[in-house]
Amino acid sequence: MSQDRGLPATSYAVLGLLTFGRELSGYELKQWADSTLRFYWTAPAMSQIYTELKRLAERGLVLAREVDGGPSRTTTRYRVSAKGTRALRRWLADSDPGFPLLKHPIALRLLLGHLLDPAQVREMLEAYDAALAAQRRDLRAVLDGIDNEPAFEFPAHVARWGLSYYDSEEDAVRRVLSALPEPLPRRAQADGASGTGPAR
Amino acid sequence: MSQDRGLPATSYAVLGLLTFGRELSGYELKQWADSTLRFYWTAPAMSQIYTELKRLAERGLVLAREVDGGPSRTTTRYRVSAKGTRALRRWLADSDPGFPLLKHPIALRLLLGHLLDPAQVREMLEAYDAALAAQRRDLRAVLDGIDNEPAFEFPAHVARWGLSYYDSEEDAVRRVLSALPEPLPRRAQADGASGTGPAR
DNA sequence: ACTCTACTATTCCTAACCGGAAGACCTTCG
DNA sequence: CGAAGGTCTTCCGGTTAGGAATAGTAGAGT
Repeated sequence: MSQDRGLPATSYAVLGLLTFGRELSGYELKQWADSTLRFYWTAPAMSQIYTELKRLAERGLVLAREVDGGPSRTTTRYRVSAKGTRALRRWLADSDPGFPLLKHPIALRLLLGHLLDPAQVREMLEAYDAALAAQRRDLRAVLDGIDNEPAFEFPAHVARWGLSYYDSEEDAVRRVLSALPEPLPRRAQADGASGTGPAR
Repeated sequence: MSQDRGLPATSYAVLGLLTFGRELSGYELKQWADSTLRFYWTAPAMSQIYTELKRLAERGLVLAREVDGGPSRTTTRYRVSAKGTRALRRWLADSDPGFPLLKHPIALRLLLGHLLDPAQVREMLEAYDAALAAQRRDLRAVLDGIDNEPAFEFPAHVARWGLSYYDSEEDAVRRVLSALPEPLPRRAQADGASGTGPAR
């Protein structure tokens, strides 16, 4: 009963994934989480997913069904139960969301910039910039896959939100870079088109 | 030896805090972390701080010193050792930072917006907007405390980065709000400039 | 047909982490 | 003096997360 309140957000995240589309196996759920949930939540570890599914099944929030996937193979697929949908609605409506939690390893390292030489800091920030671009592409692809699909209106909002976050991060990185002491491009190399160049 | 590699980022975060200022007690360290680290990393629990300090001391990365705080009172204060600074530098230079991890409960809930009615969604977003403003104020205060202090050049960069993040979040929230269906301000209030309006 | 690799599917072990409780002293202020 | 609130630290139990281990299955190449 009141235990249902006690579930961590990740449980509801998994449960929530099941409110789209269909019956999924733990493995498929993980794929899904990796490709979507990871942008604004954690993509739970495999083990985590299975743990959650077990717990959700115990409480009757999801229904498990055995499907055979070969002679000596049996896959368990899950779908939300009506009770699960209710629990999810209640959670969405009643619980305090709290404030976002950011674990930003680049910012953490930048904080300690006084222990590094400027070139290393630049390098790190440029690598982050590249990683951002890649991440942005991935999310863009997700959005392109669902945009204009009425069933995914809210996921699309979230995806756009995420994109704007990446944009803002790129700006922030650039701002820090330009506030850093010059990299002294003493060598007569034609820069501007090289590695660090502000592509895009 | 190679164990030093194995430390989690939070260990280095604590160690890093000690590279500013002076000798700190676990308790003071917690205060510090709460007021600064929490904006872009986690503020570790008390117990966590003490656990880290013990571990760091074991490995010789911090030096503990007993200080008396009264007749039968003894406080342990910690400072980085030379070895600790070296380990930190090595970590900063060599380890892969990885990508930021965001746990965004608002985005997670928005994703499941199809399970809620629009009014609830609006309410949630507006509450988040307010929380953002408060958080922003706190961070602004931190920045004001260290800005223009050369010793805190990098923390200041990080703080400005954080502020720009909050700004971008505010924009994103507003954008979502204005894309949501009208709240139907049926009461004879002059709408057109009301509720959803892009105030500020 | 045989092996190699990659994918599907799940479980187990261990480390990281959190939050609360508890115990202690110390200072301040009514 | 006594209560309240701040400093300081440890212990505990539980949850979460990550990585490795296991194991069957399907396809690709030789």
